[in-house]
Parts: sequence; C-alpha cells; structure tokens
Amino acid sequence: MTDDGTNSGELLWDLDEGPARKARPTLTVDRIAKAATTIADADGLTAVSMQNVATKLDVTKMALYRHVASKAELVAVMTETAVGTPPNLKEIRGGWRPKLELWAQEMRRTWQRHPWIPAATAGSRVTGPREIGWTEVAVGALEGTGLDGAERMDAVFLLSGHIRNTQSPTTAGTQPWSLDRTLNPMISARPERFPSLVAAAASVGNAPKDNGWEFGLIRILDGIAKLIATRRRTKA
Amino acid sequence: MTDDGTNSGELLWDLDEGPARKARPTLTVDRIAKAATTIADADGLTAVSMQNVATKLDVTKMALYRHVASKAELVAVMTETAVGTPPNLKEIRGGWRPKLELWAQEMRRTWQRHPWIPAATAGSRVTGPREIGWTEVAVGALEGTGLDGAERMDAVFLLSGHIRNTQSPTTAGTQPWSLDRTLNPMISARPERFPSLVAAAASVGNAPKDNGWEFGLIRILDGIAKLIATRRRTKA
DNA sequence: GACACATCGTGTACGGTAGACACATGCCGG
DNA sequence: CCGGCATGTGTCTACCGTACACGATGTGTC
Repeated sequence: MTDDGTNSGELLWDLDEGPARKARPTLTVDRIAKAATTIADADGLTAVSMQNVATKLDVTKMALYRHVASKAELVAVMTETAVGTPPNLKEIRGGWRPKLELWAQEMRRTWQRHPWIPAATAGSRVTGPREIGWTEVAVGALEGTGLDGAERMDAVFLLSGHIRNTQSPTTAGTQPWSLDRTLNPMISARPERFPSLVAAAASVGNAPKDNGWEFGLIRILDGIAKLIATRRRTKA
Repeated sequence: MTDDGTNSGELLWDLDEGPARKARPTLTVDRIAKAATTIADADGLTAVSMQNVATKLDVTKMALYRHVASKAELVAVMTETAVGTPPNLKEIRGGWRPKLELWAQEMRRTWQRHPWIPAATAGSRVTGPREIGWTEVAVGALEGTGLDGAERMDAVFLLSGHIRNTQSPTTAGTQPWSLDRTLNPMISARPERFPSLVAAAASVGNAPKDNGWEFGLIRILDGIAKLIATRRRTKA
C-alpha cells in the first residue's frame, strides 16, 4: 500500500527469495470466503461488509463481485464451508437417543467455533448440500422409531432450533438475566411487579451457566422419547 | 398535501367543522410508533427505516429524532406496545400445564399479528416492563412444581424459543421443506445423497402444516412434565 | 402588546452499506 | 505479433442511521 522509498529496497532483496513470487495471489472464491470467515469469527457477521473483506485482501470491493454474485452468495459459501461435514451416526450404538445427543453436541461445537452461523442460516435462502447433510443424518437417526416422516423432520427442527436459541446472542431471544445468572437490574428493583422472576433468581441452584442448553436438550429428548414409546406401544 | 386550488375550497368549508383543526397533527412518540408498526406489520421490520416512517407521517426523518433518541429506541417502543399485556393465568385451573399452554397460545397469537416481533426481540437490548411481564407470569405458572428457580426460567426460555423458531420466517432456521411440506427440489433431485429426507418426505402423515409448532410444544411440555414428576417423587 | 425563549420541524452533511457499470491492464492462444 | 478475454479499478447511485445548524412558531413574562 505505502508507496515510499523503502519498498523498492525490499523489492530488491526479495529477488533472492525465489522466482515468480506473486506480490498478490490471485483472487478466488475460496480466499474471499476464508477472509470473510476470519472477519465473522472475530467481529461477527455484521462486520462482514464487502469493503471489509476487500480491504483484508488488499483489493477493491468491486473486485469481489468478479467471483461472487452478491453478498448473500458470499455468506452462503462461508456457511457451507464452515458447517463442515456432519458426524457419522451409523456407528453409534444405543438407538436414536445417543445418536441425536452426539449430533446436537457436534452441531453446537461447530456453531461455537463460528458464532455467526445461526445468524447466517436464519430466514429463507439457498441451502448448501453439506448443511442439508446435517439434517439428513439426524432425520436418519430417527428411522425405525415409529415416527412418521413429518414427525422425524419436526423433531430434528425442534432440536436444531434449540441449538440456535441457546447458542447465538444475536438470534436468541433476550433473557431476563445475563449469562452469569444475574437478574436484570430493572427487574430486581421492582420485586412487587415481578415477584416470580425475583423469587426464581433467588433460588437458582447450581445449574450450569449454559444459557439453558443442557436443560432444553434433555427436555426435548425426553419429550421425543415419550412419543416414540407411545408409537411402539400402539404398533404392538 | 397537494397545494392546488381545490384545497382552499376545502379549507373554507372546513371552517364550519370546528375551530383549530390542525392541518398536521403534532408529532408524538405514539404516532411515530404507530406508523412504524403499520409499516412493520405490512412489509416487515426491514422496511422500517426512519425515512419510511417519516414519509408516512409527512415529515422529514430528522423530525423523528425530536421524539425518539434512535431507531433502536423506536423499535423498543413499538415492541413494548405490540406485545400487549400477558394473559392472567391465575384463574386457569389444572396446574402448570394448561397455564403454560394458554400462555404459549396467546404469545403465538400476538406474534402472528406482528410477525416482526421475533426479529425485534432478538439479541441484547433494553427490555420493556410489559414484555418482561410475559416472562413473569409464565415463570409464576411453574411455582410449586418443585423446579428450582433456574429450571423455571430455563423452561420458559425453552418454550418462548420454540415460539420464536416456529413463528418467524426471519428468525427461524431454514427448513428442508417449504411451509406446504414440499421438499426442497435440490434434495428430491438427489435421493441417493439424502435418502432419509426423501423417505421422510414420502411418508408425511396428515400432520398439521404449522411449521412444527404443535409437535414441539407437546414434546417440550412432556419433557418438562417428566422432570416435574421426578421432583415430586424425590420430594416425597 | 412586545419580546425573549423554548420547542419543534427542516435542510444539509457525513460515513457507512450493496451494487451497477465503464474502463484499464495484463495474460494467453492463434 | 496481436486480438480478445479475464480480472481488477474507479466512479456513481440509492439507500441507511444520525449529527448539527438553522428557521419558524407558539407561549409566558414584563
């Protein structure tokens, strides 16, 4: 960038380092997506602007449009890369429940590595095959449980929705308390108006500070288990 | 608005209708919020820009800043007004479950009237007292169930998260099928890659087309019921 | 009744966003 | 050698939220 005299000196010395060293490697979709992902991981999806990505790659923002059609497409590519490949659940023994537990944990871990994924995968949009692959294996884990197709789909949607809700501060609803279980001061200052919330905050046990992740996971799986038990009974 | 000759005629006639009829009613927070809500109800929260709201009220956008400090504050006012007052659950008989069922239904209905609420209530922000009131009554419905404070809060959060996930197309995760249960064509074209999804889509029963709302609600409540049953047993 | 002042709406400006489009440059095949 | 095509640049438009100076207007006080 800086075009001062020192640069020419560096250029001379760099001649020793080998031939054909490109000053600027050519732009590819991959490099663009990687740069955008770095930004998103660090500063969130809102920090991903064409300008920011372009600056990081030392090009103008319009250069990016030679490789991606729109920002939405860029985000789609980022997402499809970041979600990775779903876990292989076929080798997991013990039926549908351990499989879904592993699946949920893996998904949660992936989303923790890339906290912007929930925001990027909300709303209607084009979905990539790898992302769909996650749904595929989860629905597959529920085959043979007696649930019909719609139920298997709904169960997986319920589970992934829970991950979304507990994982991302940007897509989750606002909680009355903060992450460390400290009640909103506006509430604790008005115990007569919000008695149940104040009482609940006063009697918090040693629950894990995971934004309700573990709690919800067990409740959902228990609920699904109950339905499956009913189906097996009616079938027999 | 139009400043043509017909207007003066109307003005003359209007003299009969009473004194002090203001051509433009003065701007108030209420009128601004109402206009913004109308826009959001019709075209979504993204259509709510200061410019659009101002145009609707026939003022410049900067005039709005005399009454609201920022757009975030405007959205907060809109939300607090739109959520309304929570239902009175104390009169509902039959224990926690019918109470929470009614609560969830009422919340869902409110959110259906204003589909932008999920998007407006996501992320960290200032929460209004009426909105917190909804959480208050739901947590209150779980008192006396044996759940500790954190569990009562987590249960309500789980439930409202489910409403959010099934209610708003903008905050929900993308489903492999559309609202009418038609599988994404990208999936149905590749049955060898997504066998479980194709199989599930083929065996959909007469499940309600409610985006998994009813399914998830029952599963979650069943899961909570199981936990409550455990607590009662250990207590006794 | 005049005048100062507070309130409220206007107009202009700034930095940010996504993206359309014309132009330059450099590489590669004939 | 040379023409064409791919790729990156520069400029422009239409938005977004919001800071700030200005003018009009209505109101309370002397």
